[in-house]
Formats: sequence, structure tokens, C-alpha cells
Amino acid sequence: MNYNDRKVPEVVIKRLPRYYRYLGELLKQDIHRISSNALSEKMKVTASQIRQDFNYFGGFGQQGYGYNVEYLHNEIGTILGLKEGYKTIIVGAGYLGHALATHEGFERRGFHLCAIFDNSPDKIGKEINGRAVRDVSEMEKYVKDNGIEIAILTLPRANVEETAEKLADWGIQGFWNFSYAELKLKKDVAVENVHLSDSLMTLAYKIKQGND
Amino acid sequence: MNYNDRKVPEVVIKRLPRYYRYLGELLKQDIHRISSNALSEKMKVTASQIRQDFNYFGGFGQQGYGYNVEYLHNEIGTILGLKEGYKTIIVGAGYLGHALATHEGFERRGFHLCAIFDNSPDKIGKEINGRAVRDVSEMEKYVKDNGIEIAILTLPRANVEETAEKLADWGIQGFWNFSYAELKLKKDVAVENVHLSDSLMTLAYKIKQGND
DNA sequence: TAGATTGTTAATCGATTAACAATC
DNA sequence: TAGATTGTTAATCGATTAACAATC
Repeated sequence: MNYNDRKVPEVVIKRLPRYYRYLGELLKQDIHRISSNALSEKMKVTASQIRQDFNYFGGFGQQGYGYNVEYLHNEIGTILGLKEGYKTIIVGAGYLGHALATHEGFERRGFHLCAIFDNSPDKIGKEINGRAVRDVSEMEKYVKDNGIEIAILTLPRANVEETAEKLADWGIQGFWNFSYAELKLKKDVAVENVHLSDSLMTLAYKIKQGND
Repeated sequence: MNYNDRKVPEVVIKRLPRYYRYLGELLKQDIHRISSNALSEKMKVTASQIRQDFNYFGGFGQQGYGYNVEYLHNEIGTILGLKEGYKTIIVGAGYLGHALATHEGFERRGFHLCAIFDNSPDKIGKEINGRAVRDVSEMEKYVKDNGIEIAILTLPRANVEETAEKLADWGIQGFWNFSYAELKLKKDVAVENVHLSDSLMTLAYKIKQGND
């Protein structure tokens, strides 16, 4: 699991993408060296937490020097699995599917979008970002033949559960689920649920607090 | 802040939308009464946590009976601020803006979408869900005249910071930000950042773990 | 070498779980 | 009344912060 088998807490994992993001920013600004203290100021967390977090994976710094930004960025990318180059499909070619298909940061993070599927005759055959939308009836063969690993689910709620179970049977290892339902699958596959409504409700609460 | 001024921890707030979601489901299934124990099984959390969470707001149950689902659902909705009917605009009429504009759960959670803005001549005037896309040059007047409270930011990263600062000056109280940048504004307004890339990276990590 | 800053242990803080008296 | 289940206090667990020795 990591260099010394301490279990990495969920909260730490959740912070890794944010570190990755900030380190990427630093690189863009041509900053190649940073101390936990300087980084903590930028990110509004404690330096202690930063050092503690990195140490779950073995420590990437050097006493008296700090961290090499490029190296650290790269290591975190590796830990997150961004070098794996996962083969991905999008299921559901609505506006959201469209938005994700044209999402720039996608390929950059090692996700290779192979195909887009839909069941509506209006959409099948139309091009999205240079790719023709395929008929879901061809999906089983495509997924199996091409060894697809990740499915992005942007289809209507009613069909999600059933579609995902099938996809898992055909070999999909991870789901990025945007439908309202909380996906719970029989097979033990990775699921990341994106609940936009939850996020919106959190915003509503924050505004209400501010107005008190 | 709440019925006895204990500060509600951030983690509790984050769980409220999920409770709200599950309670809504129960109502759909015509279940009108539930114990913390039964709910805990469905939601895969401890009954203790559920009771503890609700008690930050004063306790909504009855000994020997449990919770009235409708009442509880309603109360959590109120706590979250879903009854406020916030006036909302979308800034950026790309695919993501489009997706959110047609998002069904939107109005249902008390957000009233008033207008959509873009700066591209290609998009201005086009209809989205029955609303003409407006020119951003009219945005200041529109926001001020109509007392808009929330702005959903689905515009390119490069323009986000500047646009958001202006909007805050014009009276916007909350931002739902989808751009890659982490919004930090001078004014003290509510910001909910949605980092789709972070979510995707978390998925990548989970898959990698599963494969180990 | 002296100064800086990490890696890591120890102390603190907060959140979760357990337990049970209150009460419907 | 007896049984059920909450509201709430106390115990436990885990995460964050502080401190400092190791070392570049």
C-alpha cells in the first residue's frame, strides 16, 4: 500500500489532488524548490500536516533544502495513478457527457477517451470532438475488444444501475458517476460519485450562514 | 448558528445533503417513519453518528418512535437553505453551462435560474431551455436590477478571477465555481469550488489500489 | 561549520462510537 | 405498563498540531 504499510487515511488521499494542483501551479511559475512552510502559506494548511501527509509515502524532501517541486509533483502523480493511462469511455452523450468529452484536463491526467456511447438515434453518429457517438448496443463488444477500464456515467438516472452492473461484468474497473443515484455495485469495483446537487446544497448553506 | 450555539463542524454540514437525499428516497418509497438504526443500515454509517448529527440542530425525533421522515427531510432542507429561493445566473454558455442550465434538480432545490450569459457572438441570442443567452456586457445592469444572489461560473479559467471579483462587487453572495482555479475573493462571499479533476484523480487512485 | 528544514515522535484536539438514562 | 428508541454524556479512536532531533 505504501512504503511502510501504514494505512493511508482517506483524508490524506483526498488532499493529494490539491497538492498536485498547487505543485503544478508552482512549476508554471518556474518555482522549482519549496519548503513545507512556504507551501503551507499558499495552501492555507499547516506545514506539519504537509510533512505528515508526504511521509505516508516515504518523504520526498531533503533536510535543510525543502522539496524539489518537479520531483514531488511527479511522485504524487504516480501515487494517484495518473501515469496509468486508463482507457475510458463516456456513456451518455448529453450536455454533461459533451462537456466532459471536451474537458482539457482529461488526457493530461492520463485518461484516454476512447469512445462515447448513447442510445438516442438523434445522437448516434454525430461527432463530438472528432469522435462519432456510438450505439450502446455495440458497447459490450467494444468494451471487451478494447480492454476499456473506466466508464464515465452521464446517462439518465433510471438506467444507471443496470448499465453499470453490465459494464462491471464486461471488465470495467472504475466508474465516474454523475447520476443522482449513489452507485452501489455487486462487484468490487472503484466508484467515484459526483453529486453536483450535494455541492449546490452545501453552497446554499454557506450563503445562509453568511447572511445570519 | 443553531439551537444551542455549539458550532456545527464542517464534516456534519457535508453530511446533511446526503441525509437529505436518502430521506427524499424514503418518501418516494412511501416510508414515513424511520429509526436511526434502520437509516444507519441503509446509509452505511453508525446510528450514533446520525443521532449525534441531528442533535446539533436540536433533535428531530421522538423516543420510542424514531423520526418522521417528511418532517426530518423538511427540516434538513430548511437548515441547508433550500427554501430561500436564491436568484441565480450562469456565466458561460458552454457545454457545462448548458448541462447545468438543464439540470432537473436545480429549481427543485430552490435555485431559480434567471439568466445565462456569454461573451461569444456565436452563443449570444441562442436559446437554452427557453432562455436567450445574454451578452456579458449587460451583466452588471442585470445583476443589480434583479438582485441576483448566486453566480454559477462555467467560463474559461483565464477570466474567472476577474469576473468573480466584479460580480461580488455587484452584489453576488455565492459562487458555484467549476473552473480549475481555486477561487479566492477579496470580499467575504460564499464559494463552493467544484474540482472535477480532483474527483477524477481520486478515482484513478482508487482503481490503482484495487489493482494492487 | 552554521543554518535551514525535513522526518518523526509526542501532545493535543476533535470527531466518532458506545452506553445508558430519559421518555414517548 | 413494557418496549423501543431517542437525546446526551462518557470513552475511544484517529487526525492534527507541536516539538525537536536528525541531517543535508
